[in-house]
Amino acid sequence: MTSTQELTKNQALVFNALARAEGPLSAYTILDQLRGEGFRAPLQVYRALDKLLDYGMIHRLESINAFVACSHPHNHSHSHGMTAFAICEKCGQVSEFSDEVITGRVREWTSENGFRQSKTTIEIRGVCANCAAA
Amino acid sequence: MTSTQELTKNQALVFNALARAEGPLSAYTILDQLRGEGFRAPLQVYRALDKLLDYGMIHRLESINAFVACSHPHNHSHSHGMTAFAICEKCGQVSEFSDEVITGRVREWTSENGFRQSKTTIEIRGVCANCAAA
DNA sequence: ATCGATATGTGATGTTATTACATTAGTCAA
DNA sequence: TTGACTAATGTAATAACATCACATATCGAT
Repeated sequence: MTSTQELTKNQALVFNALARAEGPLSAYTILDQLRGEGFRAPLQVYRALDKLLDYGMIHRLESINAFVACSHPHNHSHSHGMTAFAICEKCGQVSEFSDEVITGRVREWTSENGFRQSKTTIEIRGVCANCAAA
Repeated sequence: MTSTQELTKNQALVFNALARAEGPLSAYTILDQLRGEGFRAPLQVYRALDKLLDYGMIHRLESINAFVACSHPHNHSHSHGMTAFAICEKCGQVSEFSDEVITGRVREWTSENGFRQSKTTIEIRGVCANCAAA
């Protein structure tokens, strides 16, 4: 389940909304964008988002309660490592990267402490190069 | 402003609620705990939390919308590095640590990309050693 | 055709956070 | 001590984010 084709109608609508967006969208922003497609209730969005998160096609940005399409959809290196996000507080743009050193250090800490990790969030808030220059 | 003495009444009440809690508390849980002290509205809690965050006495856990007292209040190594949190989804316990290697890698990425970072969130969700054993 | 699993529709509700505005308390200089 | 400024507080209303409960529909496998 990694291609748009195999998504249900609602999942595809939500994914496309995120894919064509320039930056992260909140669930309610997505809802508003899809009212024309017949969406009426938050749950229609949240259910689709949950599935898309499962499939690894989108990410949730915890620090801003928003969602983005994965920017490396065909790069499976991410599926093994942790993904970090740099979020610009001026323009809202999000840069996604994954770092093996960070991944390794987190794994060291968890195994030393017997912590069974399920999901790790790394979010850097700040101002991107473009906005810092302006 | 690093000691409890210099806090205002509301700040001290909120800080003490967090300090005596076993784990993270939501703003509304704190509000309920402090109704006996005269708290009536969310803003009383949020305003105190904002200041305590400023002072570095507490942390906000973005992935669970909750707050914890800083567990290393007298260790200023944290003020230079990034703090990571391991959050147990079974018992709610939070372990706080800071790692220079992770801090360094994040700094490398930000400086390579001209990103001016202001705050970084690292949260590991999973199951702690105690709960995994049980 | 029936069953089970998955997906959807909808209203109500629960949880988290902020806005707007009024009031009070502390600080400090003239 | 007054006035003026700043920080802190009180309160109601509202906004923003997320889930529950229940009904209905769609689809595949037997």
